[in-house]
Amino acid sequence: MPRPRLFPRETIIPAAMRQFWRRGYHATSMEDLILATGASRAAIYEEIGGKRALHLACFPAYQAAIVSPALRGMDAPGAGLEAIAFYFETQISLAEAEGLPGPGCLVANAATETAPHDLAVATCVEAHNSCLQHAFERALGNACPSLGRAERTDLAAFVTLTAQGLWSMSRGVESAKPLRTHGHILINLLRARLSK
Amino acid sequence: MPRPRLFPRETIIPAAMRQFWRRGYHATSMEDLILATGASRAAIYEEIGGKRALHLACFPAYQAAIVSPALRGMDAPGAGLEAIAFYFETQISLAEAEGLPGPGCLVANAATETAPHDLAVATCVEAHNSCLQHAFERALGNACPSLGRAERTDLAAFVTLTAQGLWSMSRGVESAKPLRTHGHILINLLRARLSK
DNA sequence: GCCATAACAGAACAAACATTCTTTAACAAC
DNA sequence: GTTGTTAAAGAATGTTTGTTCTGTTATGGC
Repeated sequence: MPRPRLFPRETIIPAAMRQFWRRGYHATSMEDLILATGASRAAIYEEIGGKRALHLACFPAYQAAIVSPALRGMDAPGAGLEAIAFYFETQISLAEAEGLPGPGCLVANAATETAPHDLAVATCVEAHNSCLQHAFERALGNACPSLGRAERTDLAAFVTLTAQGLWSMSRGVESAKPLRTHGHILINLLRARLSK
Repeated sequence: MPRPRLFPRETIIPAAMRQFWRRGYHATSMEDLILATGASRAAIYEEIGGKRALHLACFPAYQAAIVSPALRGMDAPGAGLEAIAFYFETQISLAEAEGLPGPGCLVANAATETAPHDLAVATCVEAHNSCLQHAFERALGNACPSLGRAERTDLAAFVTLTAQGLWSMSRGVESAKPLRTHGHILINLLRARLSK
């Protein structure tokens, strides 16, 4: 009868995700991951596989734990520009509560570091950006039903890009004020555009 | 009489910059740098110092070779929104000519990878962002002299953020089209804002 | 309590790594 | 051609690294 696992994926992956999120992939050693997760190297290898497998396992975990809750406000019927503004304010407040500089966005970080050289990571980044973009697209559509579909898609991609830029910036600022300023500017620019 | 150097800084640094720009710091080994520069490890250590010193030397080189020329269009008297548009279009065309996906922006990449954990890198990032922001600020001021100083500063910071997001995106796209689309959207949003 | 089985701890391994060191080479003055 | 000097090549060094391996432990059925 086998011994029940002390370190199931549900324990290892969240801890590893926080480590990769803050330090990135190449600057994180297996030793760092062992310390962060509390599991031994054999436990990690047995349950997940190697370092790269563990890194790749963090993306769905990030989607479930961070991204989906973040976008929930945009699921409501009729959610519009206020929902986008709420998304930004909520995420900025969470970052502020957690302490700035923060880790930014796991996916945005990976987009810069590993995605250009790892197709599996690039696929995760692509899926994540699509997910964000679709959420913003729905909200923009609600906010301005007369907006052309092509322009709505482009604006949504732009909002996604700006969000990613914001989270990257949050890795280097000690105050939430510039983050909020940028969030407000984006919303104001969108509002001006949609009210034409 | 000492032997003249075969590998002066002016030879080593540009080649190393391209390597760090594409692969980042931690994913680049000294062996990679030796191959990229053509210099031996002793030549690199003698002329520059170690890996970190070489990385840090790349930022001023990047400013001189890439950033200053990019911003030159905004130095002209009265340069306004068209100069900002020109900046984006020129940089996108260069990236396209070089082949996409591209390396993005060395500083934006470093902002994500090494700046959060290396004060010297963070200082370089901060200086770079200030430089961009001041250029955009001047252009926005020219475009709309009645714009409040605080709002001008905030919009300029927003343009800087969006530019960084764009270069990060360019690391993962194979076509310049979405880059151009984003550039156009930004300019249009700014134009709409400034014409109020 | 014994057993078979899988989980876990951490040592071992081979390779990769940044940096230092030793030897060789290039140079101009003489 | 010799000399003194520094530059360069690449081997050597000690450390770090990701992964594998061996021994120990925990487990439930019997």
